[in-house]
Amino acid sequence: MNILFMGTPDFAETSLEKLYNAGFNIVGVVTNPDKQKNRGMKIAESEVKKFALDKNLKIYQPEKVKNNQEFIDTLKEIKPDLICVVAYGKILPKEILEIPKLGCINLHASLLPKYRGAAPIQWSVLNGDKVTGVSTMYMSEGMDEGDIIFQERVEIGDNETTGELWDRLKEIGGNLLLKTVCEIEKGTAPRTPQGKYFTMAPMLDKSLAKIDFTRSAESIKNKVRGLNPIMGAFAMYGEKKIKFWKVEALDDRVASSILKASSSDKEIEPGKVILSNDKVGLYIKTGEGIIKVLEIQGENAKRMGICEFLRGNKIEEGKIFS
RNA sequence: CGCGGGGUGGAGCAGUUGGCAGCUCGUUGGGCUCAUAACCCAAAGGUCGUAAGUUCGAGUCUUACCCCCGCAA
Repeated sequence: MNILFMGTPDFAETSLEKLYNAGFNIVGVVTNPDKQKNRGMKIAESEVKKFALDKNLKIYQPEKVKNNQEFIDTLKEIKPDLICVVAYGKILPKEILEIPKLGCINLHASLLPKYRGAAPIQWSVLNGDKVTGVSTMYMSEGMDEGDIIFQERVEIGDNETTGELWDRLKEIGGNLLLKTVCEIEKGTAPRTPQGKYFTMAPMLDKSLAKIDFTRSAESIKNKVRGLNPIMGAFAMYGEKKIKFWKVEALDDRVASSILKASSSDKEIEPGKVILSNDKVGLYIKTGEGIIKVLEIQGENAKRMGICEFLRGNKIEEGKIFS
């Protein structure tokens, strides 16, 4: 079977690799154009492109796919039996969806119809979900609205970060995609329309990254792990922007007994530093409960464990994070 | 030529107008015997990123180079 693969980041690369290793004929790889990025604005190739170069696969990098007649004509000449799309980053127009005789399929990192959109993994962690999953579907013109082929549930660990879940889902998702392609080849792939009720997982906005200490310790923990390692949740300590990479949520009773904090003082402001030293770490009051900071990053610095950080950067007890 | 920060004992950092290389932690040895987030005493451990320059004297000022990092995309 001739497969055209479309995808860009490492999440897609894993799927491509699995299809390639399974012996499918990859007739072409479509990925986003190389972009200038990082320090010095160096040109970076996508993970999918790197793999394709390594395996000598034919690479296509159109700026846009919509109303791009030249690209559409190229695809028609290739005559793929199936197009597999994983995290490509562009919406495919009808003209392209109609090209392959077996259709276009997509791997999406959620249990559709939940979390349609660009950032399903991030939102599942941010929302503190216990379970998420991966889905394969036949693509339609709408955003992640196509008929579902297969789904697989995946449990989310209490302290799992977006990055960790991402890495697990790309493996599980890649295997599901492989299974899907095999079933399609045999003509035994199921097809189930999505229900009416769906939720969206839009791209993350930077304004999300600010920590609101009036929220509960649990919700702050979810924000921190949900944004790790995408952008990192931050708070201000005086003029300095401090990023939090890993925190633990303690409920008030546990915290106060551990900290010997005076239980009579119930009006501690959210954001106040309760305890800070390089032996036991950093504890901050929240709207509900206390967070224990485990991994942190100062301005212009790299991430480090809390004890290391506190040795050289003084965080004073009683000061407020905002 | 995107913007910016930085290289100082093992770790994280300070080092003012150039004038004896410091802090916290760790490590090692000893003491004390549960104040445990232990404590007390002592010791080891540095060509201050590299090269050149200015100077009586450079961690500090000048120039070049190497390396690391953050932001933004």
